[in-house]
Amino acid sequence: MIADNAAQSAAVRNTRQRTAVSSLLAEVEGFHSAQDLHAMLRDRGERVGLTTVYRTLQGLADSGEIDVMRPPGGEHLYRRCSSGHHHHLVCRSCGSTVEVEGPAVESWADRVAAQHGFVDVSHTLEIFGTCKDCATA
Amino acid sequence: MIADNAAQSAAVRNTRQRTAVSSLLAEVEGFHSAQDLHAMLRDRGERVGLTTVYRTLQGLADSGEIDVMRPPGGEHLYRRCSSGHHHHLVCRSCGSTVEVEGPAVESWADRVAAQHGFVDVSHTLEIFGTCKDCATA
DNA sequence: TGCGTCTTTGACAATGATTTCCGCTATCCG
DNA sequence: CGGATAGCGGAAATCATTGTCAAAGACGCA
Repeated sequence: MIADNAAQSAAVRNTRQRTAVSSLLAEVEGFHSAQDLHAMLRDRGERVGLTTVYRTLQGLADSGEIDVMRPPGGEHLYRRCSSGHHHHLVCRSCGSTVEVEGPAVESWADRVAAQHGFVDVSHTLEIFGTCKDCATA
Repeated sequence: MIADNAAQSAAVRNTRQRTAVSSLLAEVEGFHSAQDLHAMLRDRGERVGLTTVYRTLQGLADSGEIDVMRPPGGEHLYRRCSSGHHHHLVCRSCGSTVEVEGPAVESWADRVAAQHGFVDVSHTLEIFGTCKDCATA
């Protein structure tokens, strides 16, 4: 039997697959689904399992390194975003996204939540519309 | 072969099932998943297919009569809300919801979208937190 | 540097909400 | 009232995501 070796610092290991996902996200623009990213990795010649892609993305999302969006349509979309909290303005037609910031909104959300006694507050905000190009086309 | 009878005004039909879903939503409080609502209808003795519940909810959501929320966790939640545009403050722990309004946020979203040339703008905003009761417990 | 252990991987199956299919029924209009 | 069709509904299909578990690689230590 193996005694629980408390000394083992269970840190995150630096693996080839994790690096691959991370660097891929650093290069691509816009949002991509997990399956998209998996396909891209395969095209690049990286052998990475789909399961691993999901796990890695979840980990990155948890640690705040990437953003997750749940558009109406079912798939989760992941994106490496500029640091700092912000939201997205998304075109319904062509899918292009613009990062927008609204400090006033952040503070409003926190204030409203606090008024109702809520703590540990987070929020999601997405703006959908039709961009100029798609509207004129 | 059936000739296309153009005279048939293909309007929405008023069916027992649609009425049942609608009136159920008028009575219950808070958000419920489609499957929840389906179970409630069966408890009431209404014989309504799960498929129909989904279809009806989608229709009601499209016509703006009910709100849809996509919480992290997978299920779509539906709710008959008070009239007017508003958002929700949701407790992560007990699921209780508070309707909140933020005119400033609405106008901010529209303004930002307009600045980027977006038209036909809508947005989703949800605030998550831990409510007072759950925090002290 | 070599070894042992433990994390991580990855192929496959399982899950579970939502959608599709298609024959049947009920509703609506004339 | 009667014919035509919108809507219903049960089951099967779909599909992204998660669980499982044996095998392989990474890291700390001697």
